Amino acid sequence: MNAANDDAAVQDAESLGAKPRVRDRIFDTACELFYQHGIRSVGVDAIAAEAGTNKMSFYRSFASKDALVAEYLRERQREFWEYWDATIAAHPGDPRRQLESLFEAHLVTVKDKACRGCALGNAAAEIADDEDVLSQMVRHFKQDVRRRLRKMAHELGARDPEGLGDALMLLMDGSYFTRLVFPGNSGPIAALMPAVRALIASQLPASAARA
Amino acid sequence: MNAANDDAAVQDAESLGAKPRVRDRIFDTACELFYQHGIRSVGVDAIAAEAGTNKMSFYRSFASKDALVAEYLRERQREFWEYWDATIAAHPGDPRRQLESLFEAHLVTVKDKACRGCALGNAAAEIADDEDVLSQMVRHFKQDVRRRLRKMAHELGARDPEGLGDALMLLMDGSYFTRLVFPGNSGPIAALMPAVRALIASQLPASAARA
DNA sequence: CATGTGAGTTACCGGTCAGTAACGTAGAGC
DNA sequence: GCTCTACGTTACTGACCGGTAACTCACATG
Repeated sequence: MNAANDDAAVQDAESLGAKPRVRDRIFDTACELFYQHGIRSVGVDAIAAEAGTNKMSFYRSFASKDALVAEYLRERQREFWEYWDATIAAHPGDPRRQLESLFEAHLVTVKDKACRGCALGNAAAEIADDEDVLSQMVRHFKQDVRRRLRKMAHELGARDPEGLGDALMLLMDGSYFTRLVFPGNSGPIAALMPAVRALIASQLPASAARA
Repeated sequence: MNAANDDAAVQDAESLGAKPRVRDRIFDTACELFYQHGIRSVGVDAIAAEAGTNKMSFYRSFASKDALVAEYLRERQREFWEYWDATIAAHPGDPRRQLESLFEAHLVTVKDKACRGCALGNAAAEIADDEDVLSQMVRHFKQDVRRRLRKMAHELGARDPEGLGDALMLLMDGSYFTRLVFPGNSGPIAALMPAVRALIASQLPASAARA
């Protein structure tokens, strides 16, 4: 039937400007529900109902629930790198500022009332099958995060760039994880920025330690 | 050994103090399966079969799956504090050594091939309902961890004990979380101990910073 | 007007899962 | 021998969930 927009090429909708309204509604509400209640807890019936439609219209837009989940994770990933790149671009040539404002932006999102941790990481905790396609997607994402943090630590001139990048990643994922349990900004994330600064300072020559 | 039948409401099979072998087998295999594959992914049929029995014997020993899950989380909690207290007790009056060996022990468990992160935290990611009894159990557990880390940072004489305790908790939970995705010790947990030491050092007077 | 398309509606299939009923049986202690 | 307890076995219910079939309607475009 409509095999044209199954996986890769979704050109018809975008090039024509005539957007399928139902598909977008379904996708948006699915992202919301998946993030808020977890992937396995949300059935396609619930998604369709919340989007004001029904299951058949769902399956006209998505090949399967798994396909929707994959698209959900891809979207969250896209948003993540979008805000990451924007934050980095605001301080060109200043890796220290880049790192600090990156974590400041991260702190803002993680303090948000609606934040429920890292969508990708939570999915990995839910799936718990390393061979699964979704788990591999999460793994590649986290590997990218790690690579880029290490790269920034290198540009910063850290004594041990890999170590600093990894340590910063521990802080980032730790703030995501604790956020699942501690409401709002009442949890250990209050200590995020001082810890980031202390770790950075400990990796720079004493002359450059305080900025 | 398992003297604690007092807490849960397991009235069906009257707890006369005799030790039912089947119950222990079921509980052990359930702990294993829950931790390895997640709580929601493991059905009571699978637990019973893996334990070499069947569903009816399961329900003679446990009131419900939720009751079993609660007991599973309680057990993991107990083990956690057991190894925590043992590690602390090995260095009485030396909070710095206590903290370092605590994190070294944590690193050993988290590097293990069979480690799949924090059982309690993973459960929170799976449940995703803050009002749930199990979520509250996890929250209380994490609050205890936070409290004790802060207390140790206080005993250490840190300039900002709350901040140091929280930062250490971010590292700990970050190592749990990244461990879900990076196999073995190939992930950012490699940077755990240097980060712990750097954070501690940054909170002590310069004279005591290097030990 | 004819036709194609996106979308709503109802009903259904097959599978899984938590939980229960009823019955059977081996052994231990009296 | 008798009974009590622990455990095994089969079969079942009810709910939920992913996915499909078949039909209908609104509407836009030619």
